Amino acid sequence: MILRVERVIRAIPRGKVATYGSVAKMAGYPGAARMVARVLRRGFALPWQRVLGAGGQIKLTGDSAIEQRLRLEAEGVRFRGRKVDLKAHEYRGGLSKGSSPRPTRRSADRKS
DNA sequence: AGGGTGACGATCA
DNA sequence: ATGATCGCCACCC
Repeated sequence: MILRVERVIRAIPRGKVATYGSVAKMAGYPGAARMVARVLRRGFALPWQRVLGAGGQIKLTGDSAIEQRLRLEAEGVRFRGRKVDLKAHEYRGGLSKGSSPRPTRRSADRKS
């Protein structure tokens, strides 16, 4: 259960983001977005900054929200107003949603 | 066991 | 776009 959620979160690649809802869904708990939030709060060594609210909006408040934004921008994630450009950074762990397999091989992987 | 709460989400007015 | 509601799940009194 919870471990399953953690696994999904840790699978989010750098420069990419996912929403509470999609993470829950990928973990096998569609609709249980709140559980994801709980995991993020207690879990350790999790890329918490890569998890956003629906629509790519930061759900944290106050100080943490700022930090999250900075950390994401530092990873190359761009914001459009108060939301992240999901179109460009949403992580779909193998899920085929409403987008076409567009292998935009901008630069597949960097080794370092 | 029972009720309230929260880094949520989709809907509706 | 904003605010209210209801559904969902694990936790903490």
